[in-house]
Amino acid sequence: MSQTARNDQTRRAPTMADVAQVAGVSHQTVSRVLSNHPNVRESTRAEVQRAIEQLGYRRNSSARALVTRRTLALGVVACNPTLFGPSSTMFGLEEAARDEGYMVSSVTLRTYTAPALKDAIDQLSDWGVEGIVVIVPHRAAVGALAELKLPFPVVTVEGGHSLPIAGVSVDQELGARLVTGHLLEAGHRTVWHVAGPPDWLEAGARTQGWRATLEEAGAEVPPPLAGDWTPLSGYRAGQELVGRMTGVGARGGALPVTAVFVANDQMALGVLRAFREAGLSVPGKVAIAGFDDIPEAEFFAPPLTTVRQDFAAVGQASIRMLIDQLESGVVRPDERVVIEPRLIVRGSSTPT
Amino acid sequence: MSQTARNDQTRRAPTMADVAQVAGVSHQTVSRVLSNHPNVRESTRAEVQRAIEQLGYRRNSSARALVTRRTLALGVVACNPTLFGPSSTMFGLEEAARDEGYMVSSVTLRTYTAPALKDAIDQLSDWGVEGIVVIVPHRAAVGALAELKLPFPVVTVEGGHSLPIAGVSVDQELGARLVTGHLLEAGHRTVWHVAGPPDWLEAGARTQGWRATLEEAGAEVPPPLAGDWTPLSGYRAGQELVGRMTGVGARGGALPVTAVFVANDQMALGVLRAFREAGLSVPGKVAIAGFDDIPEAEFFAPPLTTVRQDFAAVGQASIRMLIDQLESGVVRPDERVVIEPRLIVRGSSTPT
DNA sequence: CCGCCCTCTGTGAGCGCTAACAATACCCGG
DNA sequence: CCGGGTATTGTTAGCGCTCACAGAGGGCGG
Repeated sequence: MSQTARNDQTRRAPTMADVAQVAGVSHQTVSRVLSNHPNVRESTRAEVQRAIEQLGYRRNSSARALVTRRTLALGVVACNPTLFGPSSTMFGLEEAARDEGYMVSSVTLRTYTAPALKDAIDQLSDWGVEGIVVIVPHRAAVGALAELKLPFPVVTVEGGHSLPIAGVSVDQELGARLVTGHLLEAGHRTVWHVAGPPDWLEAGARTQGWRATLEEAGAEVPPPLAGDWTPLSGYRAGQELVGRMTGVGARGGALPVTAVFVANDQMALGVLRAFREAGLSVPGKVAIAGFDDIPEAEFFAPPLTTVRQDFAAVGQASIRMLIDQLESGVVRPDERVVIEPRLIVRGSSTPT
Repeated sequence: MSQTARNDQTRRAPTMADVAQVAGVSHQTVSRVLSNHPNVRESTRAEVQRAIEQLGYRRNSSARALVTRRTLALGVVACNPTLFGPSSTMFGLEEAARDEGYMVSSVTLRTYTAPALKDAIDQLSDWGVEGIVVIVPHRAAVGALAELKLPFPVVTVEGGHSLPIAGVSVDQELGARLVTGHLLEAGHRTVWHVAGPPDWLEAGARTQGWRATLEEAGAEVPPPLAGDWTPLSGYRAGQELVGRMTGVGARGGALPVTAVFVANDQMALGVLRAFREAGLSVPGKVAIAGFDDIPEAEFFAPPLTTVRQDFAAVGQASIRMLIDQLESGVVRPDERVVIEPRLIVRGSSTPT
């Protein structure tokens, strides 16, 4: 314990040189042991290991990063992480990164403006990340991102396919087609739609898929209502729909409301409540379907038909893509991974 | 653009020396400008700024960290972040840290074992974090944490108050007392309880508050059921309770099931479904209350009485505590911040 | 008009580590 | 018993930055 007689300065973390001294070797040998270099005699290796443990030595990551020019750090820019989708994605992403030996640090955006995004990215890059994943499915933000010309690889999640940035996404349009088709097949003359905020790419794609399906089936396309992903906004939209069903005479055309595709499960919950309060049974009077398959959806009243997205897979795919670009040194702005969603049919859309 | 004639080696990020050369000053002056040192002539400062912009220079954080011995990095160890509470906490925490100029990187645990926790912390500290926040409200994990004797400050979130580690938490017991009291006041002879996993500290505290309230009121204490936080487990517990209400003759004592306090909102959703399926109206036949106040709770059928926790405040408080210890250099293992929860009464517990 | 202080700028060292090379020891066939 | 490899270890030179100190001007009181 009284290893180094002269080492009683202010307690400072032990350095490689300290370990070397204790083990009776050079600092370079310690380095070799640490990085598992083959050409180290077994006995020496053991000696060094012992010294490391005795001193509680830990390699200084800053010094290492300085000379190797690798920080092994990745950044994630995310929007409101209390939403189920983004937070699940981040979970999968973080796990995948850790498995590959990278650390990830995240910045969450308060607002979805271009300057906020730029700030976030600046912070991340000031901090030395080698690449970033941007989970900001927001039209303006993605546009701003494309113009930034960053000096490191970027991968977007749900960033749309129009811009030349590598990206991973779930096929939102397909998901919307699946639900809408399902509703149509159940015999509904048309399907109403409560959309997400228009500046969200996912919302746009879902609306798009819904509309296309109706048109292809020759069904009339009712005007979509809009929400902001929250249950409350869904509730309001639901009340609006209730008004169209029970109001004195249909306003405008007499397109019946018998099926509603809601752009996410949280809003669907609000819609459900609005119908319940109006005494309109689901699925008796109206069939409802959502999107996302949050863990609660199965237990709604009634259980919600919805579209399941594999968020963890999205996270993993994005990290893999990022690391791949990083380690190959090749930036592939056209790379795309599209993950297929799956229709989950439950009681809210089936007469049973 | 053809600034440095000889600088056409492999494109490498510009260094402070490059900036200095372009601005016609020494690298030290550049450093001074960057760190806002007062003693720099205004014209010089402008010159340097221009050079910085022209070159797109960014200070190398590793080099800086190496010499200053400050990484300005904080770590967070979290459990399953798809749960509403933890992810909201992380959100608040990350924001607070960023405001203070720190970056945070997180590691999520797959399992709640002591080795997993140790691994996570090792990774974080290998990466040079200056302190960590541990959001692992798990009995075993917190115990393991206490024994680790880490060389940097640690703050726990919901880690209980028995161990000498600084911590922030919501007064879970108070929350449980509030709901249970509310139910008792509504005239119920007793209140049943669907608890969380027994090894979660929060679950224990909630059960504790529930039991104490019943005992103090002289009410009989029914055996608590247990769930695992998921809606499904709540559903199962709900079925069990339904069995006790409608079963042929009460098994054991005939303690009536007229009120249930469920340890979180997700499980309460499951319980709600079980009663609904059994044709038992809520709150007509049974009053139900949850805990957390997730955004969906207000839109359940019926809207759920619950206890609101200010997760963002928890995150902020924990970061403030951590940074405080960091910058003062004083570790305060006895420091505690307790945040009061609030009862939110909704339709699931009021006869209206 | 000199010396002192204050403002501004430059020089040198070194943070803890890895990479490249140099050095040493050891083994083998001839 | 010697030359040339191979395994193992040491030496040196930075990575890009900040800190401590040294130097160079300029203003001003005496």
